[in-house]
Amino acid sequence: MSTKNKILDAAEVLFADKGFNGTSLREITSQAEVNLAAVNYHFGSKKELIKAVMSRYMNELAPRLESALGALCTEQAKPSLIEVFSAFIEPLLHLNSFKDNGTSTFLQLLGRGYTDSQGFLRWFLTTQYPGVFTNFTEAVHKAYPELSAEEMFWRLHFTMGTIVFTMSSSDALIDIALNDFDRQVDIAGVIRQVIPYVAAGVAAPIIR
Amino acid sequence: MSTKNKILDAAEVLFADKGFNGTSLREITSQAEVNLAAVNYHFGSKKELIKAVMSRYMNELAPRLESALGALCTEQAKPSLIEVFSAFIEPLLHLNSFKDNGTSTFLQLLGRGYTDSQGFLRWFLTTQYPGVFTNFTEAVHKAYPELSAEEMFWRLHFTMGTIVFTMSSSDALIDIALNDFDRQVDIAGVIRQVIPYVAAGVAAPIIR
DNA sequence: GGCTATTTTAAACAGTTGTTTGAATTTGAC
DNA sequence: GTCAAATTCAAACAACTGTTTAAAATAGCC
Repeated sequence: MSTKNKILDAAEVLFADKGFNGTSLREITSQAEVNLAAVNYHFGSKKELIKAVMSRYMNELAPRLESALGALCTEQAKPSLIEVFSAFIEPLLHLNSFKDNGTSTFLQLLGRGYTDSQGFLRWFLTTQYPGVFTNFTEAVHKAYPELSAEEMFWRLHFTMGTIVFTMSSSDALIDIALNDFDRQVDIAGVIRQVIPYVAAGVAAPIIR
Repeated sequence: MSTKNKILDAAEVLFADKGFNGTSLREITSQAEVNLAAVNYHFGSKKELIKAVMSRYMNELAPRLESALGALCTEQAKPSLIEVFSAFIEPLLHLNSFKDNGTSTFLQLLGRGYTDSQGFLRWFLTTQYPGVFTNFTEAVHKAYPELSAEEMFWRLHFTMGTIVFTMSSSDALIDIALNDFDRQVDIAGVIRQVIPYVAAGVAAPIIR
């Protein structure tokens, strides 16, 4: 295992758990069992390391997501919102075979990035992976054409918030569900629960 | 203006903007134009200062929220979910007369607290202000009795996520809405947009 | 005015942060 | 085996963190 990958593997877990600001390079390098200076040697800076951690997941996720959403749009003239959001399931769960707990880790990282570092990650994702966003908005538009661009903008950000926030605290929530309801849920279970919710939210009647 | 309040006023703005970990005591005290040691003298520690910032808002919000939700439950045998969530509007917007930008600041703080500091704020709110939660779940249960306790648990957390996440990045979103749609929206406008969304999400049909 | 208690102040504390340095080591091609 | 490039390493860097200290200033009461 290369030093670079040892660092990435240790960093993503710590970042997901304690946030980007909350994780020090010394924690990362000692977890990865590499020298402290290795981060700056291989990545240049902590900020670039954060980008590298996110890119490794996005490069795995983006093409699958784009093709799943694209296929939906070509196959169906008017897909349902449930179908649109369900298109996320396979690409997201694939991250689990790409890496242990990959789905959960990635979604937690997404949540961290959106609240830490004042919108830096939002900029990074929209500029580096614009195809995902255009395919997604196109699919939603086909499913619910009455929604104006502005209303869609808000509802998609609400959706992003639901997903990202839920996942960034999914470990704690899964714990509570286990204690209060004796129910063992995993990340796939949470995704199955959240899809009807966001689909109904986006499909909500328009009040003017 | 007392030193204590000068600190609280400066702290809440900085905390909302940059998170709890991202704000140093030196930033707070220089913004408040008080001595660095004043925070430890008046509050004991940074953690206690965070609690004090949140308590000042919660003490203003909690009684209004409890009575609004309580009134809804006694007046109506089966309120609609829109009514339940609309019960939040007046108490939340009241924070604007309690303090400039109070609503937005408070919701941003809530968002920060939920992702920073690994669940400490969740514990603080549920133990210090349990009445709000019981009144809220009772109201939702009356509006949608078919929802099991477990399903309600998940959907309420999704809702919490939608609200908290949206509000914690509301400044950036309002900026984008202004640029892309030439539409001036304020925090009250965002709240009006989000209520149909979360109401529909909670009301989503149950898939078993 | 005198005296005590409260508050403010500058300075220092010990610890952590990301980053840089220059020497030591390892690697791979010839 | 030789040499140059790539990598690792321990050490130090300056800047910043929350907290503490003890002296100085202020306030309020008799």
